[in-house]
Amino acid sequence: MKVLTKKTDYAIRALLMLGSKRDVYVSAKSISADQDIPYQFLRGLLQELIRHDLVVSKEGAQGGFMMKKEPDEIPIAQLIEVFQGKVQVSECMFRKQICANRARCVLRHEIMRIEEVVNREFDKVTIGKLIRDLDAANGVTHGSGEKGGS
Amino acid sequence: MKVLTKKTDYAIRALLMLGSKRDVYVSAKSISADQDIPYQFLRGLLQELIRHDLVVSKEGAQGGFMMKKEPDEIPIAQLIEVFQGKVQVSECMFRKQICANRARCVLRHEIMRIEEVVNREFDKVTIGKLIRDLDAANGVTHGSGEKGGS
DNA sequence: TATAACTGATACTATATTGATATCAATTAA
DNA sequence: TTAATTGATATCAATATAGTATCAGTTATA
Ligand code: FES
Ligand code: FES
Repeated sequence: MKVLTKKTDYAIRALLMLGSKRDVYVSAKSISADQDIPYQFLRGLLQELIRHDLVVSKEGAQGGFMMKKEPDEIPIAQLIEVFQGKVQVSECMFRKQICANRARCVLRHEIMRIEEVVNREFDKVTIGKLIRDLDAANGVTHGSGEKGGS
Repeated sequence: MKVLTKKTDYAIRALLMLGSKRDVYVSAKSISADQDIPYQFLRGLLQELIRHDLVVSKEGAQGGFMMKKEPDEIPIAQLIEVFQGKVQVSECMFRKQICANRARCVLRHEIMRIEEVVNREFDKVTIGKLIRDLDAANGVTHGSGEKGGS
């Protein structure tokens, strides 16, 4: 059971990049190259992020995409919701036996409890947190191999 | 995002029934009718449960299926694993940037932490627990409407 | 003003997964 | 003997996922 689809995965990685380079427009082309995400697929998903008010874009030469919200205000729970729909453990289990008195359905209750736990976890992890983790890891190990960028 | 597929859902409901009627063989036909599960689909899934040592069967007239393990020893985590594979949040996110030094990948670490939380929750809910919840609910409300069986 | 570098918007294709059905052989209680 | 049942496959349709292609519109800048 794979929780994150490629699309959500890619979106997180794209946002991680936009969140690192603030206040400049980053082109889909460069994100695609940098993060190894299929170009047109990325384009599509960026449009969805715009529609959901997470990023803004600028058309034309030197155009691109930029974060609209603070990275800390984007939990991956939201990205899952955008690309895969709200987390639901089961639509409605055990239909025939119990759904007559649905209000008291203990099974449903148990399932919903799990849903909350899962959602809470995905809410705790924000793009901002991931960026900081990433920076910290790079800073601490600051390792051998390639060091600075351009 | 739907966590449980129909197959897992059906399997839980089938096991709930087998767990309630201990020490008798219950036919696929009766489970199908009782739980409103497509007959052949159920047959297939019961075979999988046999292969995974969760139920046993008896062929021929008056044959059917019976629990092999204690209901309390079957967490729904195991059923998810059987029918949908082990829970994994993401195969390997953020590949290009960090997978060079995979051992220190903080992102992967975060993802794995969530995986553990999710698994722990699904481990806590066993078929046995669900049966008791169900019985308790029926006992407590013992309500208006249909009461006894045959 | 031409043009290259971009985004916006769709339409399309391929593949995998999910959900469901059909068939036939073998077994067994009655 | 036969009806009820499982064992084992094969097949199919619907949906979801992943990825590609195309064309129109926008904008910096040479
Ligand atoms: S499963 Fe539908 S209400 Fe309980
Ligand atoms: S994403 Fe692959 S190791 Fe971090």
